[in-house]
Amino acid sequence: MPTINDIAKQCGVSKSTVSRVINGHPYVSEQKRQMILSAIEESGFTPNSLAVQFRKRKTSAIGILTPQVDHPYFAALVQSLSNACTAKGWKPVIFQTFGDKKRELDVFAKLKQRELDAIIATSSALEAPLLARCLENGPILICNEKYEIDATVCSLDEESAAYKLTMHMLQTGKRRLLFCLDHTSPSQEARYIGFLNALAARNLKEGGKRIEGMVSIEDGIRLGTDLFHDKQLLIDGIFAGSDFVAAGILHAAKQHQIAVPEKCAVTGFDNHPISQITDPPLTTYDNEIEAMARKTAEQLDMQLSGNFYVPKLFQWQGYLVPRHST
Amino acid sequence: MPTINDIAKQCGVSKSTVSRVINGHPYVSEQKRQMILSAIEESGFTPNSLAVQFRKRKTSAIGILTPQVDHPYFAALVQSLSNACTAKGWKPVIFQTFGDKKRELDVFAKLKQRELDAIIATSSALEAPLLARCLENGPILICNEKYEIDATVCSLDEESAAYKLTMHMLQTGKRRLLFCLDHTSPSQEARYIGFLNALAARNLKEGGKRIEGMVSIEDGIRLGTDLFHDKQLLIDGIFAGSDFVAAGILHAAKQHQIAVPEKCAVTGFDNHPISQITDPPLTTYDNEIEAMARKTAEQLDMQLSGNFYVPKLFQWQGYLVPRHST
DNA sequence: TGTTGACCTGGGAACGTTCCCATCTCTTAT
DNA sequence: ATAAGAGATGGGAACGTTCCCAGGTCAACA
Repeated sequence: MPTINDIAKQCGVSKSTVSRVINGHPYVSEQKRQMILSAIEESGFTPNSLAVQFRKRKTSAIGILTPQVDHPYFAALVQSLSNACTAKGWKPVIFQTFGDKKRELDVFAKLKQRELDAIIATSSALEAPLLARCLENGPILICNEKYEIDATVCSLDEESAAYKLTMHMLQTGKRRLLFCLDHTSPSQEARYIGFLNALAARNLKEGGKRIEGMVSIEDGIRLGTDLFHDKQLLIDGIFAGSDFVAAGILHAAKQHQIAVPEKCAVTGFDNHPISQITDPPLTTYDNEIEAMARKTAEQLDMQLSGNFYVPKLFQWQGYLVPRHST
Repeated sequence: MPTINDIAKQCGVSKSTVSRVINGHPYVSEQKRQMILSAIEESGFTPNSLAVQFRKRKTSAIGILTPQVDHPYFAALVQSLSNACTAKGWKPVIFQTFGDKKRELDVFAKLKQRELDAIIATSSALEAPLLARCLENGPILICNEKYEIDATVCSLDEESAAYKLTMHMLQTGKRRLLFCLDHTSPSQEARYIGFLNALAARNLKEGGKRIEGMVSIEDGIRLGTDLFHDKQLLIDGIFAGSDFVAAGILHAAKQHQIAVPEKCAVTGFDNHPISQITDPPLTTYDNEIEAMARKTAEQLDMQLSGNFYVPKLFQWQGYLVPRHST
């Protein structure tokens, strides 16, 4: 693999001149520019970007941190973020953490080690103080979660979203609700608070059961099978926390001939296409991923362009998508 | 940010000694080792990995190239590959190409530019000769597609898979089949050949309609709506090419009160969890992603460990998962 | 009394760029 | 005629590491 020096020798010029041509700097005679350009072309020379990044102290790479890509919500979010970054001229690179602190810290370390210019985290397994320490490594933006730290945060107002969804179920006369969450995190807890607030607003002290670790279709099926096994239902509404989990629950309901929403209502979350084709179609909540992703990229751009910049919290309201499962 | 030199000065030793400590080389007195270690700890020093990679000419990073992450099949594949690489001690990094040649070439260029030690491509938008040229950049393995190039290729025997699925439909008496494919690619074409072979084996010259660009649930819904609009069905079986497309089709069928499989059979592909909860449950094909991913990582490891290595083709058979949509 | 070799240490080149600075040659304005 | 400044070019330090080489000490062995 030839280097800039080889090109320089071949053309009988200094490496400075070659560098100027590569980087489009002025003050190179047209004749030499052409000669160098064709030498580059012919030899198939590509600058060693490790050397360039090392010397310039800049990579143009943005790390997108996500628990896992094989999760429809995060997949969609990562995709949107990825597109938004590309649109701004940054190079998105995706890292999966699987909720593992060590892997997450490894990625944050890349910031300190200058391998990434910035990181967009869609979630974090770290405690707030630890996360705050990571901020010292370099620019970190949060998209989708809400942490109380000194960073730009774009998130859904989960509390209000959950409040609206829950209230929607309560208004149809449901009283004994089950709340499912993924793995515990600030946003999931905010959801739970919204859920409880809605119950409280209706003076329902009881009826707020909660179950964790619900992620996939299979989880939904398992939960549904457990619940619907006994015809004497203990609950009459389920806040599923994700469309996939809800789809699994609906499937189990049908298997056990439980009428939805008559005997038990179900709500999803995310407004994923799957929510249109369940039976019955799923009431869900749209969280405006696209808008969040665009705003994140915009803020990222501002932050990295070096102008004066203050971290800020952006919140979206999203909206309820009522269908026939409630 | 302190450098190795700062640590050296602070401890009154040479940077060589510090480097030896960092890299765990022998021949450093225990006393100095401790002193250096605590100086590193205290100052929060981290080696600049750009400098390390540049100097060592090695990054330990493996690029995983995928059209898009927001696609259940690729998401699952990327996840498996990612895990398999981590298990072997490599650092997986995911890049999305969106089927765009330019973006794909950009990623392949990273190999030449030494930003990646190797690339695993799950698909490619490039023509074979161009792809073959990219092989000169460095180690590239293919997982999931089948290209006629001098590289390690792990793939499903798509032709035989499609043959089996199609034959399965034909055996239930279906005669007028529609074949859906994603975007055209070698593996999709191999599928189509398997499909045609099955028809030919039954002496069905006709009945091999084909439609492209079917990817998502929505695509399936649209197609199904078109097809089932007219009660006088022109076809009696659909080879959907993916479980998500099939799920959309099944939804449309229900909307139009088309009995599945009686009036029209439907088969999916990939054995994604969604195939269990459609109504009726979907006949599909399991393509053994895990096994493919593991083998790819194993071969990658062999290739990069520098031992004698010959590119090879590995093919999986996968297996039919019969359910009630056929 | 050497000789050998393990252990320890520092110096400095090298990796491939970028970019500052010095130098030189022309125009052009004064 | 002289000064000023734009255009063109090369030299070389610097970025932060790794790693080879040389050289030193010290114990063991012939």
